[in-house]
Amino acid sequence: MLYRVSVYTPAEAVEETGFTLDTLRYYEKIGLLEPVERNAAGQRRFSEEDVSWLGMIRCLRDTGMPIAEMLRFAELVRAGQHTIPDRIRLLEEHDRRVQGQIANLTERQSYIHHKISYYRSVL
Amino acid sequence: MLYRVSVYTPAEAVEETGFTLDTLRYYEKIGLLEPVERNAAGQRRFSEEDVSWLGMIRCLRDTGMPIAEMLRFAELVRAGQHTIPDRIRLLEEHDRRVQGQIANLTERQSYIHHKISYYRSVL
DNA sequence: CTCGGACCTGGAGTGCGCTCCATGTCAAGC
DNA sequence: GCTTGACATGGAGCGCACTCCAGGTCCGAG
Repeated sequence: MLYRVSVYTPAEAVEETGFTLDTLRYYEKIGLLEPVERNAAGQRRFSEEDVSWLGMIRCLRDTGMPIAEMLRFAELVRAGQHTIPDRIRLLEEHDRRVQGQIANLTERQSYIHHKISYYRSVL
Repeated sequence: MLYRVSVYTPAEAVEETGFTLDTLRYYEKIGLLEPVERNAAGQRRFSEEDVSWLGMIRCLRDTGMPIAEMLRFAELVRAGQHTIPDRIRLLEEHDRRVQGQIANLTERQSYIHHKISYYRSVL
């Protein structure tokens, strides 16, 4: 294995992305991932591009974007450069939601802090 | 309706807590809410205490606490004053998770910001 | 040559947290 | 007095995002 381009076996892709293999197959099945290259035996070989796209997916997923919207984003990406303004709009809107989540969480956290303080004061 | 203690009809409890009536019934059914008082006709009349407990539930739910853990918390509350140290521990641990969520969200958000910047730079 | 293990597929199953439904009772305003 | 609408119950169903399974292929190490 002297020269090796950046190609990942399923196990390596799992390692790299943190998704389970089942999830990767699921994402490919629903079209969140474009059909992944295969070796002669039909086994998947994930490209560097696949892995970096999965990084984006992880980010969106972990910030609560539903799959349906990730699919819309994937379609924009596939449709080509002219959809960049749309992609920006989509990400900006998502960003606002993330901002809202953070604000909400922060507010709730202060409620929790107050409750803890109250409990401490009762001891 | 001259003198009225703080008692809420189902519709008022919905208004006050933001939960749907189905959800309130569900919470009562699974024991997250203690059996709610009823009027002569068997209709629920939520007390001020119910509503404030639901405020706590909303806070925990909106910060991602699973129902099973809210149930544990509810049991501690019912068990009496001597469980206050346990309640504090539970809330503190949850607080750490919330902190983690905020940190994670903030980090992901910067990824999104970078992506947006990149897209803008390509235009 | 054999064995183990990584991988394949299609499809069924899971867990969470509700949400909806059919059917029935009750109450309050006109 | 009657209608309308809020509320009751038990239980089925749903949407999401996986997750698991049976049964099969293929390859490399020993």
